[in-house]
Amino acid sequence: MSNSQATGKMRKRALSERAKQTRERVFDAAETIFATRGFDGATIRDIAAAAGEPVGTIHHHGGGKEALFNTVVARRAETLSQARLEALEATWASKPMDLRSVLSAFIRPLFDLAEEDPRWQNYAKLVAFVSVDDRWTEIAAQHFDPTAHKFMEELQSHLPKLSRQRIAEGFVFTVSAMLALVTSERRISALGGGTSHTASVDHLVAFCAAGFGD
Amino acid sequence: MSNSQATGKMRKRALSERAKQTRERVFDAAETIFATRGFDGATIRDIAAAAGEPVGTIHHHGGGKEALFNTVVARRAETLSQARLEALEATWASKPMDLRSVLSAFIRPLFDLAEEDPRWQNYAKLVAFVSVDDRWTEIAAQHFDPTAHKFMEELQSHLPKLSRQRIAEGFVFTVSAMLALVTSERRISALGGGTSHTASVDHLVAFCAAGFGD
DNA sequence: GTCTATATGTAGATAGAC
DNA sequence: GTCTATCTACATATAGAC
Repeated sequence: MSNSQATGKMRKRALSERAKQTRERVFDAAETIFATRGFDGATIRDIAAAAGEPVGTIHHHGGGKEALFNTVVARRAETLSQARLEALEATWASKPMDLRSVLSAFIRPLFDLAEEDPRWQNYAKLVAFVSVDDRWTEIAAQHFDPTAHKFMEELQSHLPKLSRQRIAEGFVFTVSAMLALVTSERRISALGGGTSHTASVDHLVAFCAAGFGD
Repeated sequence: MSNSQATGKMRKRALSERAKQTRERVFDAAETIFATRGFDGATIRDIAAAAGEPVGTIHHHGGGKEALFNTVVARRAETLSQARLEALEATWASKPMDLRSVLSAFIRPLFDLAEEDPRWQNYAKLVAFVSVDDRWTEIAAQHFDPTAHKFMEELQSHLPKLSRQRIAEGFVFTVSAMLALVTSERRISALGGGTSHTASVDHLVAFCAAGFGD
């Protein structure tokens, strides 16, 4: 604990470029494996193989399997929340300021990010695993509840007649449908034969907006 | 393989009452544990403890972990599909024959069954785990696709203007929202403060019907 | 069919050389 | 920080007594 260097984010010490690259490779590999097999189905050895690193390195950077999982979930949560809130603020400037814009501000950022960096697709699948397992409700709430509440307030102001419970229900339906679109794109194609990807996001926004009563 | 008795369902041999009860206890316990922790998070020992049976008995009746998982998923699938198709046929007799009735016929049976037997709630959580993990897409398709296609045809006939892809999208959104309502009832309460359970199912049907454009 | 004891593999984690 | 070798625990599965 001696000789610690004060960095902007209060991290332990300054990491070399090489070390930082290794960290990122470890986290990216963990993200992929966790997203594919879930927490229990993933093994440190799988992650090590995917990262092209020895097993010990995964523990060194990850600090144990559960800590690694937490880190990987947390890593992109802040970026995603920021993007959503910025998109929400942008709607305040726009004229119509309708329900669709609010839902779009919540839904679109994830797909926009996924388009420019496919690792966001893995992240979304990981979040889907998190959302289905009671064991991770704590960390899900920690990372996503603040933004959820902001959007629910916004929805409430657009739909003053709806009870808080109905807003909450609709919001949960919306989130689950969004995750389903990410994780089941292949299944949708299999069922429907269609192909257009970006159009589906429009359809999702329209579906949920209509569901809320717009 | 000798001395096999031909039963209605081509099962191996006639089982004693005692044995059948043990089987059911094993499957119920497996259902609960798999629904709580997923396939990889569950252990045969957990299941044995929950069933009040020794570890060997789980293997004897289950035939290995993966076979047991398959059996447990399959066990209630037929009942659920039957209930859904019967509910769908019942709507053909009714006058208005609207989109809501079709969606209701798909959604309601699960909640009706869960109300009279809480083990259906576990089953729904298990299906949620199945739906999120690519590893189980085969068995999900095997058990649920035939009914899914029937309902999609019915939806298509009510919404002739929509493309097959949009029907498929809306159906996936609907299924995910339905599973979210089962698995996130607590979360919805936490977010919204509300309580009424049966009302939520009405809200879900309304949400999806509106989403489809009704 | 039921239960005990055990075989075998592989998981997460760590100690210590480099 | 990186990597090898190893410790310990617990998983699935089975063999065989009852």
